[in-house]
Amino acid sequence: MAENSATGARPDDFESRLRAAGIRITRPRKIILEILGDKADHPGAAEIYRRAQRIDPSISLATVYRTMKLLEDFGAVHRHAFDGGPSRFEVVDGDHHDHLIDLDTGKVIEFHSETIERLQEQIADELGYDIEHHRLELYGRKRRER
Amino acid sequence: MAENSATGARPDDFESRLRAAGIRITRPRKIILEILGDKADHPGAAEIYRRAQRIDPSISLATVYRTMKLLEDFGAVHRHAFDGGPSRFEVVDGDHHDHLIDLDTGKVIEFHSETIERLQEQIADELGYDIEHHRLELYGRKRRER
DNA sequence: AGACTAGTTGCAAACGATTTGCATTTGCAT
DNA sequence: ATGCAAATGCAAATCGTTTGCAACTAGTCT
Ligand SMILES: [Mn+2]
Ligand SMILES: [Mn+2]
Ligand SMILES: [Zn+2]
Ligand SMILES: [Zn+2]
Repeated sequence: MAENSATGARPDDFESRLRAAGIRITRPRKIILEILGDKADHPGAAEIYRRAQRIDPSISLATVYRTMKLLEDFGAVHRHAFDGGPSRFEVVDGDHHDHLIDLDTGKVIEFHSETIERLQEQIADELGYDIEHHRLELYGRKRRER
Repeated sequence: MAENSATGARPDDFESRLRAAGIRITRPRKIILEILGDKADHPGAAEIYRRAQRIDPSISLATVYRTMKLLEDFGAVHRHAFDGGPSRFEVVDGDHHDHLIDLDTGKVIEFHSETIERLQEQIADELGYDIEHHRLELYGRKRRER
């Protein structure tokens, strides 16, 4: 026992969850899951592909895309389409949060406001709607210190 | 005088504003401005192209795109990238608002919450940022009446 | 361990939205 | 009316993403 314990996050959880759902755990998928669990950033398909190739050069970009769609449909991953650039992904680990994108560096900062969430619900409600999901993205620059 | 007064909105304003900025008022641009001023919906480039062709079949899709970019840079038009679909545009006439997209019909409903806007500012401020712009999009379905 | 089969892969070609090069037109200042 | 930079239409190019297909495996059943 104790064969896999040096992994950054907990990719095992995913693998078992996927297996339980009848989804095959293949070599490419294992690698991609490991990459996604590693850093908590928001990489695009190309970046995931790059990182995956370092582990197994035979992986194809098509498989990265297919796997991301799979994980998205499975609910394990969220896809973001920030202004301009291509889709970026992140594992759905904990609670919901929204994003602030640094226009200068591209850095993505996460935040959460229960008040805003509640207001959104209220607004939708007043309009006669149930919210399925939402996007709140702030685009800004670091404040010039005085 | 009184030659152009039957136009839906006030495309004249735009034309003069553009002229003042040294931008040439060409036939395609005149037509696109007229279309944009007409309905207050959120048409995509293809839809604008379709409507424009009904007025002048010689207009090209490339020019629609070029004009939208021009107007966007000029600040006269906002580009939206709602989930999935292509970019959709709307003239910047009045005050800022956000959008609720009906997932069943694709209909776009506009709303505004001064409280949310303020909270966004506050959050960005706490993170040390100045907001340049933001996107708040609610995706939902009409509430099933009981 | 070997065989079987449906699911998965890599590759290249297809895709949809948007942009661009270029030769030809056009707006508009002179 | 003339001249020229800016704008146009067309087709080809680009970008991100998806897809068809033949070759390959994961998981299952001997
Ligand atoms: Mn995030
Ligand atoms: Mn709007
Ligand atoms: Zn939120
Ligand atoms: Zn807003």
